[in-house]
Amino acid sequence: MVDDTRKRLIESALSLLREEGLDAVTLRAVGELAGLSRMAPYRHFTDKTALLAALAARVITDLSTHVAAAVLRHAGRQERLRAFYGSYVEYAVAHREEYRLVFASAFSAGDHPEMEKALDEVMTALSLDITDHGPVNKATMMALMSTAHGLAELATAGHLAHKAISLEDVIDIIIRGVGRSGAQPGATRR
Amino acid sequence: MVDDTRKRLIESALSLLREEGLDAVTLRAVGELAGLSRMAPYRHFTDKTALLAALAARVITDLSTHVAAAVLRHAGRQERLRAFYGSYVEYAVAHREEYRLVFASAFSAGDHPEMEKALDEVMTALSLDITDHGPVNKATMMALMSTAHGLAELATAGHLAHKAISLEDVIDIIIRGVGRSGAQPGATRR
DNA sequence: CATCCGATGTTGACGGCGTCAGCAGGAGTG
DNA sequence: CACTCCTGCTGACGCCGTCAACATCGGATG
Repeated sequence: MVDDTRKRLIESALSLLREEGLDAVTLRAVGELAGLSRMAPYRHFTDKTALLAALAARVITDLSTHVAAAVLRHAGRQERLRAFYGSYVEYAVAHREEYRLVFASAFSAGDHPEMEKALDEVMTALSLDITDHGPVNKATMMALMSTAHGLAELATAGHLAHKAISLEDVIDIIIRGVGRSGAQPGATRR
Repeated sequence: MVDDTRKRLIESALSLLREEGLDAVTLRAVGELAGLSRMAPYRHFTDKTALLAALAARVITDLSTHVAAAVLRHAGRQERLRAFYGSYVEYAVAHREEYRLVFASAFSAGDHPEMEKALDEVMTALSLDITDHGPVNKATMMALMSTAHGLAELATAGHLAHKAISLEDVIDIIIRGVGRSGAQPGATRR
């Protein structure tokens, strides 16, 4: 393979991230876990941030795969939206460290095209899945991404569990619209 | 004042954060900017994370003040919601580094009660402001916070400006509900 | 008043990090 | 064979968070 070592480095970084957290993802550790020396990563990434961006791109496609599968298991816009939010948050909570990495380094960096590209692909792919009637418009897509992301952060931080708030209720409110005065969660379900 | 030095340290950290970014906020620099030695912060904070949590709490109350003022300048639920989102994002974009700090270190830590307390106060205060009819329920409050946060992150990352998407459109979509099929942003405004 | 003590502040040292330099081998090309 | 990239290595530097040990000083206590 052309970039075999590069991929191995990313996998090493990912496993460090999963098993020991973001702080454990040090260039030296990544290099050595991949069976090389420290400094080896510099032959494949200009920077530590470049490695993290590549890692983030990987995680983004993972997340996207997970969410797309969940969405396509349902029919109808409302059900697909629920599946979108639910599976998105589910992934974020299950892969806390990875998710945090993505939207810490990754969200912020407009200077890492690899990741930018991954994000764009995810968004258009998801928007195609959610409706069968062609892609939603860009502003709606942004609304979807931002609300899902905000929800995921709240959930991974434990702010929902901590206050005994039902994720499904919050999702319903978001789908039905925060502005609906007197919106009563749970009125349409369970 | 009882904890004069402590406050001075937080202010030093804040000005470093604003002027040179998060990476410049090092304990050593904070101490020396406050006119003390490195290590001085350790007499007032157990940890670097403790200092950051205190700093985050400060920023949170700042943000809350800004948003509350904007919200109270309007009447009616829809207008107040728009003001809420708009001013929230405005603050986040204008104080990028601070906002990022808050919701990187701060959102994640359930172990820093000072910050947790600040967050709770903000949420209840804002929920009181948004409706005159008493506080909104907890799930709705969470929906508000999470969507505002997600929107703020998207905006600070430049994903809106980069794609020439109108913030107001996205806000409208969120308020009216992402699930409204065929929702056409801009239909109700401009 | 003399003494003690806790709070505050200081310098020294350590290990770990990202990264810059410089060097070594090995594959492909003339 | 000589040359040149590409990949990899070790050494060194400066910065960081933090642990220890020591200094100062103001107030409580006898």
